[in-house]
Amino acid sequence: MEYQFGDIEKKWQQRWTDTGAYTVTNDTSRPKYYVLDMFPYPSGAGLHVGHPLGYIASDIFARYKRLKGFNVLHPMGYDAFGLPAEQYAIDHGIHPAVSTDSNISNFRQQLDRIGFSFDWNRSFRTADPDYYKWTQWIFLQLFDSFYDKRENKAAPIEWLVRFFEKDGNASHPCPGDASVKFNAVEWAGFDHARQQEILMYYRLAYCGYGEVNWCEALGTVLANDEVINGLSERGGYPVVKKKLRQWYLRITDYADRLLTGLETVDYSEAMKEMQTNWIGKSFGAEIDFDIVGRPATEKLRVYTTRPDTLFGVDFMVIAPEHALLETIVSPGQRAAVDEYFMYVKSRSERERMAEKKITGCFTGAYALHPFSGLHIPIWTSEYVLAGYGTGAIMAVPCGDERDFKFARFFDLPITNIIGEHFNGQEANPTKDAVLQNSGFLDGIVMKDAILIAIHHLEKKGIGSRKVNFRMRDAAFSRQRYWGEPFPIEWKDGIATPLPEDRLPLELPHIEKYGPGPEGEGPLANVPQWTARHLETNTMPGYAGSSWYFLRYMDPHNNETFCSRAASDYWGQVDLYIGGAEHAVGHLLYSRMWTKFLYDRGYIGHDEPYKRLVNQGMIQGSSRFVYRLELKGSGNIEELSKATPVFVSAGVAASAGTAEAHDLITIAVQAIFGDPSIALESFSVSPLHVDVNIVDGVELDMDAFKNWRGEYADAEFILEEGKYICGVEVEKMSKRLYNTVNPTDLVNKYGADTYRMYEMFLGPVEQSKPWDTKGIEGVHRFLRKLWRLFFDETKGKLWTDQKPTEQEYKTVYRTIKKVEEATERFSFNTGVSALMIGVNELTDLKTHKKELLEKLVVILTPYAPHVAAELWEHLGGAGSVLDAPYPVVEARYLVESAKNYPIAINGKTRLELNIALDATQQQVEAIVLADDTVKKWLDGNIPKKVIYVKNKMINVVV
RNA sequence: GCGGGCGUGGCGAAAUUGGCAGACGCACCAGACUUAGGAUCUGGCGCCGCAAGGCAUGUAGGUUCGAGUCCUAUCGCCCGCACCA
Repeated sequence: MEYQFGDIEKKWQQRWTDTGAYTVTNDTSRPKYYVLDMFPYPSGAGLHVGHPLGYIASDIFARYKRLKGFNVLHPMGYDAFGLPAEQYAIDHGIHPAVSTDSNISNFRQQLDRIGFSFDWNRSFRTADPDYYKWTQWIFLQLFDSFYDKRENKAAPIEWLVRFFEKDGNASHPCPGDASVKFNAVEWAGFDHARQQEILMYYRLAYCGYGEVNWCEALGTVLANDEVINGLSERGGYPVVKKKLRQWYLRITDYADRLLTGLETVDYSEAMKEMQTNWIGKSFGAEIDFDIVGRPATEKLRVYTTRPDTLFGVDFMVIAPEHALLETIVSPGQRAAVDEYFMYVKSRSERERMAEKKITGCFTGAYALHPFSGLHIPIWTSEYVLAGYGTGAIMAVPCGDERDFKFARFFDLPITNIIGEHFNGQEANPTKDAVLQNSGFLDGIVMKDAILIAIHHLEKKGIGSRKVNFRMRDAAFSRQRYWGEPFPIEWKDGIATPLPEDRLPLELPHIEKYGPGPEGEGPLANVPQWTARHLETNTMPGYAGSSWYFLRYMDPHNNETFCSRAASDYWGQVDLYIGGAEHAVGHLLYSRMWTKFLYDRGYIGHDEPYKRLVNQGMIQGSSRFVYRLELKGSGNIEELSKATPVFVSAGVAASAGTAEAHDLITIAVQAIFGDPSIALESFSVSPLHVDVNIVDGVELDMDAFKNWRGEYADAEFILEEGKYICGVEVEKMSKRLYNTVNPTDLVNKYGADTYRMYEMFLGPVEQSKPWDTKGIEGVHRFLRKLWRLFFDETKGKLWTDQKPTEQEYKTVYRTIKKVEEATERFSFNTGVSALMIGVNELTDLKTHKKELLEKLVVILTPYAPHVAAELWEHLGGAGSVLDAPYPVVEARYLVESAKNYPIAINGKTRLELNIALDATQQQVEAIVLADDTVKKWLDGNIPKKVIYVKNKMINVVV
């Protein structure tokens, strides 16, 4: 009986579907485990071998936990809304609903072949009205909430209204506009519109005008994390700053908790670092400077992390967009400032980032130093960003590189406050220098001077300690069609939430999804939409993915997004697997939504993911062929155009040498059947060739001729009888012909082999180029395993005989190794351990049922189909999917005695047989009594004997 | 520039706390069975050496009886951020 993986896998996939083997119930009597993959946006390109890597790892872990007795939630769904889906639809002229549909069914078919244990009953798409009903609902909760800074949590906006009615906003300063201040009487006097306007400044989901990242090519606004180096993440189109009415999430209110929450979760250091940097918390001070000749109410407020350098300020710089610029600019500088402002506006974000020129303009105004009384010139420059801090800085050229360069460029004097730490050639940002020329801070180490300076500023009432964040509120609207509609009606210019019973507000089906008449979203073209004054923006791609992990817990609930009972049972995602590219987008947003839902009492935990594993990227290993371009006599150019000639990589590499010239001359003469051809010169141009017609590096020449019509008559110049291809590691992409389709591999080797090989490649977290070559080894392993059970002619091999001690030992050691490897997520060593175990059992010619049963169970997470088949043959009880994980009998794991290497000062070759349970004293006695050891010691008294369990014994003299 | 990670055979990689470096697999070599083999099995396979032995974890130091693992410097690669005051 042979290993017929095709039949076996078909049979078991069918049976598991029929019996609902992967259906999960909220059975609260059992311990839970939640394994989640980042759900995919199903692109039109289909799967390549890189995609399932994380799914296979999570599937192995989910199956493993199930064998260990956990009630495992392991769902899968689709992130179906968003820019990429719409862009794909536009590019292909298909409605996004249709293209998403077909992409998903494609995707699903490919996934199913690999044999995942997803509970598809719990599946959904973010574009399902049943799902986005609750996305809209959560949005309304955000809209209906403010962040209570005193309680440090979100609370209903209703409460805020009551505070206002009682005390005005003194205890709840306005986060949107700090200048908005009112008392209870004033609040009562505001009309409805003004009250709503003020509340909008507080809401966690709010609408306002702001500078946004506008992408003309995509026709929409993008969030900060969707813009990379001034270009859109999606498509790489230019992005410009633009003022627009926009919805935002007030994620900045959660900045601190998003930071501290990182201490409670198990993410990689890199991941935490990225999020920490994105949040960008810094400690410093805000300082108000009087402006010479201006009223005392008009102060220039700057933010600095280094108030200790207050006496090193030589000039001030304000952002060109700074509100004060207009009022302070002197008549003499007016023209120059206006010109500079025009220049700044003319530069795109991208140019600004790419060039980093030093530019700026003096405003003609001066600030007054609060302690020294000096007049400090105020400049404006694009290197100061309007969006960070106060949009104005005090420049300390001796300590800050940018200020220093600016001072040098414009020939401004530089005050040295750090003595010899400043060499006049470059700024020194040290905090360890002792301050000089610094008034009351003279003689104090900078580090200590920070607090002292703040203290003085506070005493004088011109400054205060200030924490700043780099993170901005998240733009939450898109001027596009394919997203969740906002459940918002505009009544007399006031955003009014739809009542809950009118959710979901369904996205209307439209055929044309171009922008609206005023540059609004395509929904502005829908008459029934605009007649109701509904919001024409839609939500961004990350809306639906910010809470989907909760919906899996209770996917069919019509009453609520997820019952509290369900979320309390399943709780945090125990293991979350996905790409690192979501570090600052999805992960931050979903963490914020979780904290918000927690604040409002809808769920009982405030971090969504307990442990996060980022799978590495599988790169493509591209193959190249080298086409000859010839120059010389006898029509050679035309001939080589008609008959493409390819040279092997080694020949191509030697191009330019005389040998290559001779070799190619002879070859070309033979190919074209004309010995008189004289070759003048030649060049080789590399072309990507489909990796699937290359075996390792050796080209399948017949397959190549069939690959494309134009190569049907191709001729080859070989090396050692083979055509060798060039190799380069690149991104895996259809365009580069380096994609490998998992379905092809499953057809050829079976899903079990494919799964194991994908894991065997290396650590899940690691990026690596794909190489199909080694898959044979894993396939051989499964066949070898099969032969422990069946002989081709004799049939079944297993017996009910009692295993020997040696056999037990082998199997238990294997179980232990596989278990430990699986537990610590090292699936490549897990596969290795299984291979070693099978090799050993083959060597022992073991066919004992008791042992084979155990082997099958530990194999199940890795190769579920073959495990199920073998389990059935063995007559194992129930489904192998729920078989109890074998318990290792400890006595088989250790040997009673062992040959220990004995070393003197680390130098060793002698081995001594010592009982494993020997005490330290007994070991010493045995070692020191040994004749060879005595000889080695040569009369020296040993200082100590180091006994390392299971390793080696070292005698130190 | 700043931050994080990583350097081990021809290749992918192992090496729980410092304890016999290179497990396992690929590729390669030799042999067996075969009409044949791109099937299967056996053996070999870091480098130098016939051998005994010596040298080997990017490079140079250090700590230690003992370092791939810890420390310092340096070189190289990958990832993230990039005028954030």
